[in-house]
Amino acid sequence: MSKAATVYDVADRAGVSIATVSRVLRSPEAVRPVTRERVLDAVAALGYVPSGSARGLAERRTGVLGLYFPGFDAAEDAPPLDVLSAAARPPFTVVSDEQDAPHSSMLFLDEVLRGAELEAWKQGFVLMVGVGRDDPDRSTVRDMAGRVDGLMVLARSVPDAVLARLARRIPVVVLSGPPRGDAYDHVTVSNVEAMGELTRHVLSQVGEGEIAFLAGPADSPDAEQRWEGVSTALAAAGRDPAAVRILRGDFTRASGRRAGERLARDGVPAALIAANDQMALGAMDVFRGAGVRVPDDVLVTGFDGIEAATLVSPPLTTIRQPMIELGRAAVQVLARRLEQPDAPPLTTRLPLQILLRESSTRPS
Amino acid sequence: MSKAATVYDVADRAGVSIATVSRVLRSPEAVRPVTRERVLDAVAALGYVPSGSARGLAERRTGVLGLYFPGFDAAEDAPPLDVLSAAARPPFTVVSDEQDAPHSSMLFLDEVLRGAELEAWKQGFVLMVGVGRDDPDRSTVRDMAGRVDGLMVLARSVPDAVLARLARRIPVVVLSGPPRGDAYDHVTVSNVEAMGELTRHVLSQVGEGEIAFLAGPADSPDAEQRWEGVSTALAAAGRDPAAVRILRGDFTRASGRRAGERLARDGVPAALIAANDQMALGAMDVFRGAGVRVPDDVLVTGFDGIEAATLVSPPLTTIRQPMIELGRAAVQVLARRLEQPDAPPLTTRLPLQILLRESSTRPS
DNA sequence: CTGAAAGCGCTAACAT
DNA sequence: ATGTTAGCGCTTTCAG
Repeated sequence: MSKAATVYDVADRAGVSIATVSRVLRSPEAVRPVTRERVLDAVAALGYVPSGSARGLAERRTGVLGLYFPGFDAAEDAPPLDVLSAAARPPFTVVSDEQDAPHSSMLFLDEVLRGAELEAWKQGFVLMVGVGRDDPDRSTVRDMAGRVDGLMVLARSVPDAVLARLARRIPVVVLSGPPRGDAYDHVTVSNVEAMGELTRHVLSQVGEGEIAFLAGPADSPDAEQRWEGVSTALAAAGRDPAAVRILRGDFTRASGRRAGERLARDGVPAALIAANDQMALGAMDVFRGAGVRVPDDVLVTGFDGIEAATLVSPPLTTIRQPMIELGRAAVQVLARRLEQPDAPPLTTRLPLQILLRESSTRPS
Repeated sequence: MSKAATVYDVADRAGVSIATVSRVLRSPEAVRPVTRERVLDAVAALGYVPSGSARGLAERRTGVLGLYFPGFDAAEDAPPLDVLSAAARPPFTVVSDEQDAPHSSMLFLDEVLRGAELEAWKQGFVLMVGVGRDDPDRSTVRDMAGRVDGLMVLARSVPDAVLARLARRIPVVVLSGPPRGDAYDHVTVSNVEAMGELTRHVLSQVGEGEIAFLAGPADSPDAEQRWEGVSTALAAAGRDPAAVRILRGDFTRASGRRAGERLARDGVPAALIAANDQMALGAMDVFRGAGVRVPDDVLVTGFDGIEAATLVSPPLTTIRQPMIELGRAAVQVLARRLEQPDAPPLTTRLPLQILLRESSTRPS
């Protein structure tokens, strides 16, 4: 690791010019086999690895795609954690009374990332990831923008003004939010339609019974669309959406519990449609404790398709986001855009999977 | 997005030299306020974002850290997925008989990544991620090596020879594997000690009862260390480790089920210590079906601390990897190495959390 | 406090 | 088939 070898070093050692070294690396067939071997030997001997910066500068493209997520993570204010301090740490600690598990349960990032990385690889790119923080001076997303050929951002994770500015430099695709008539490419899912279908399913189960809605935060476009799906289906079935009992949550399990408590106290509806799985699970926690039976006394549905939804009893009916596909699609769209910078903006809508499980099926 | 503005454009517009533009961006206080304003105005007007490649080349550092994971993902052979094809896709599909859920359950990546990203940001870096694939020609990790200042790799995800070569160019830290006397920095966890402690706990519960071990794949150093923890504790308690009933699994839930079936058939031990949570859960699935009660008939423990372990009933005793901290620690170690290239190699050992839950507590 | 100029390591014409 | 050379966009002495 002394000081990294460069093309010049390799060229010297192989007794050729730097152009030849470059050729061996980029179009080997354009170089006579003997020369090629000599160069490759030198490369191996020196442990030469080309500088991405120099390549990027010369080629005017980096070969890197950026994926940017908002930082809905409490880890922000994590303690400084000084691992280098020599303070003796015990090899383990025993915990018998746990707090709320620190699981971020944001599988979202995990899966989208895997999809994006896979597809990026297939297309010959590598992936850079950033998580949003609001530091006035140092914006991660801007940091990234200068180093990548294209950027994928989760909807609403970047202020419009900033996004507009970055888009002047590199193509941007927006993930998973409603297209807002902007000039970006979008990859999104059919929230409204799928939630409508799920609502029709629930209606088919409860007949005239009451349907309550456990809503997400008011400022979430996702939450909004999910309600739109429900209300549209309700209206189509001749019900008045305005008459629906709506409990406002914030997508957390705790808020689901609070909603569950209110329902258990005020009287449970025939069905509870929640805007996400976590809240649905929270409500089910409470129901279980209060002796309210699911699905006998109340049907429950969620949204997202998190793993926990399959593990509770009864298993939770939900709508699964095709997260891996979202990531892959975003990369494909970005790659296309890189090739055709002037094609009209494209919105790709991925289908959702409605997973019908016990929690939403009236026992016969 | 016409063509990205450069320092020259900004300089022209502001009526200064490119050196001044550069200064405004890097050490604003070195520039007279009026000039600075003029430059910043130009920057804003042009939507200027500095090129990471050019910076990297000039500064001889990229400001990027790489995180590399092995690709134990079935997603590799995922279908081509052509999102751009205009084929009409339905907005949703209804699924009532699910296959095995496609959850990658690799929370590992997720959390380590979050930790690494957080710390990278704190230290002024951005993060690049790569997932290993074995393509003879195009190695992701080498792709990354040329673009980052330092590399974090998961133990055994990169062949020794390759790693050695990359390490000649940039510092490397190895995550979560046993240090092997190499020259890299390591960040790892106290597998052996924690598993030993857990074993002692189990011993305290079962007295003279039989303890069986549900092992992981033979080629996993983690699996190996976990067994080492168990066998050492057993030996210390006067038992012969060689006499332990060992069932070999491969870390999957399915393999846990198979082991559970074998045990249910041949007779269950007083306690089953599994090398990871998934297998423990698989065994518990079977036990439940077979009428074998946990913890009444058999105690069960896992390893990893995945979320599902808290959701089953009874909740599964397990050992939680400090994954976020692993990521953070890796970045810290890397940052230190960047500052002190010649410091001796460092191995940091992070403590584990033993989570005692119902599955391992003899009912009184 | 500001400008001129020399690289940083590589690619891609253009020559030979 | 190989070498020469002119950038790519930025940072950073070194002068002024």
